[in-house]
Amino acid sequence: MSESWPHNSSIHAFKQKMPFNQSSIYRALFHAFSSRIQVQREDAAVPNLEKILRATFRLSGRHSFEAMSLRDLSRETGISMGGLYNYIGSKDDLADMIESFMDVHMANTGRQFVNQIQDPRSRLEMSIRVYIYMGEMFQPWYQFIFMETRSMTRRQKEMAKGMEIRDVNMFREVVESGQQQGTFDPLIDAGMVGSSIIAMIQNWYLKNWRFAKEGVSAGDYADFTIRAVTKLLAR
Amino acid sequence: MSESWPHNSSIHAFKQKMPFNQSSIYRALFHAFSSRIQVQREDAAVPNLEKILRATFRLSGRHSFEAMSLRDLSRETGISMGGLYNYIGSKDDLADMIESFMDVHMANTGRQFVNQIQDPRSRLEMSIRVYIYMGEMFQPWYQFIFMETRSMTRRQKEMAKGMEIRDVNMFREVVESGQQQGTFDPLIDAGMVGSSIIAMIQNWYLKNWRFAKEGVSAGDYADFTIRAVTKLLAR
DNA sequence: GTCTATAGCCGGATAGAC
DNA sequence: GTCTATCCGGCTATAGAC
Repeated sequence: MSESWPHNSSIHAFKQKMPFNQSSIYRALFHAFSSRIQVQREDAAVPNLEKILRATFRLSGRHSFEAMSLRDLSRETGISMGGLYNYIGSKDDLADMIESFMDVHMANTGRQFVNQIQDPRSRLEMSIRVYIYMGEMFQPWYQFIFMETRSMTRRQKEMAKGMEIRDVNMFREVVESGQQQGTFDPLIDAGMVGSSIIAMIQNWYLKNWRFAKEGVSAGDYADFTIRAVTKLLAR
Repeated sequence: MSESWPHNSSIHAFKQKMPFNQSSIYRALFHAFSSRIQVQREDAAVPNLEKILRATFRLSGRHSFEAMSLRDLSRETGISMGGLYNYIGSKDDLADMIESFMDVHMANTGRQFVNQIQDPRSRLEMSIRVYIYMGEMFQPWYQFIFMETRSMTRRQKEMAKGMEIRDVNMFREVVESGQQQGTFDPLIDAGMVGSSIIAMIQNWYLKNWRFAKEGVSAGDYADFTIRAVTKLLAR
């Protein structure tokens, strides 16, 4: 299943360049929202925030965020009901922290990996790889956004749609620039390509149960996706 | 956006060959589950079943099935709480009716369209088209299965996974038969192709809000998907 | 900074009148 | 076949002790 790809785009190299990882992301989250959080001592707040977020992902995955009760969350984290409210303003606010963090910090981080690449083909390939690797590293976060935002407030729904449209457009623009430059087939609809790439990326973090069973790694999946897109865009 | 395809595979031709449509499906549902439903008079039961199912799709879409209350459902249908229980055994049972109907009746219906086609390329193309057209016709049903089964009972979750695996394998087998026959590139992983086709089909019924905004029809989408898969499998 | 106790509301389900 | 009335347990959120 494995194929060769440039050494510096392996998932290990990628992880080392990230400003935060699956664990340290909770410290970044704390600093991003410390004004909203009542507990100010970092050494007390960060481990509890991590417990709360991890349990939220676990319980939302088993049920749904809406159907997850704060009693469940209290039991799962070992933090009392009253204690939880020192970290979150309300149940709604908990969802908002997750979504807002994705919208601002996660998205900016992803962009840094591709912004300096000019060549459309390299930029397209690296973008696909980075999105899939981020989906691998932060799978619960992405799945949460995909599955839960539809039942949130109007504002939160719009934020999620905005993120998706921004991503589709990013891919559409890379494809268009490659078409203008003569690298890609100009007869293929760039918007449809962008939309399909997003579908493939979402498929990776939504169907990880199937890929794990079949022994398909994030690298394998990125290779396959890049190959399919390359063939589709070949002149 | 539109391209040419065989006349008999237009969505209109497809709809005429279906044994039920968006409206008459509720009659089929009633007959499939009349042993579980207390109300036996068809002329009373079918319109109420339709009200109940349509409202369930609407409310589950706005929130989630788990978070939808039977009080909401009662208000939305105009049927009292007590009245609802003459049609469903429990809230769980309502979800089970939807899922079981999809598992047996809907899946068999789809299969009839492709079973007589032997040539791998034609069979692959028709399968993609039929799945996308069914996703178009019964969008709320498919979206319900995709979004809600994860929070159901173990049995119901397994049923949903089984449906998905069956679909992926169907596509994998068509691709493999084309590879053995020498029509398709034998170096492409057939399982990954199957999985990606399912992702594209699900993308159609999950992201209809975006495609509607961009004026992409089910026919357009099927054409694009078939073209992408054809290019990927070309030798 | 963390806990227990409680307020006040809403959930699924059923009994029994009509 | 459809309704109203009701049981009782679980829900979010807060008050106030430590």
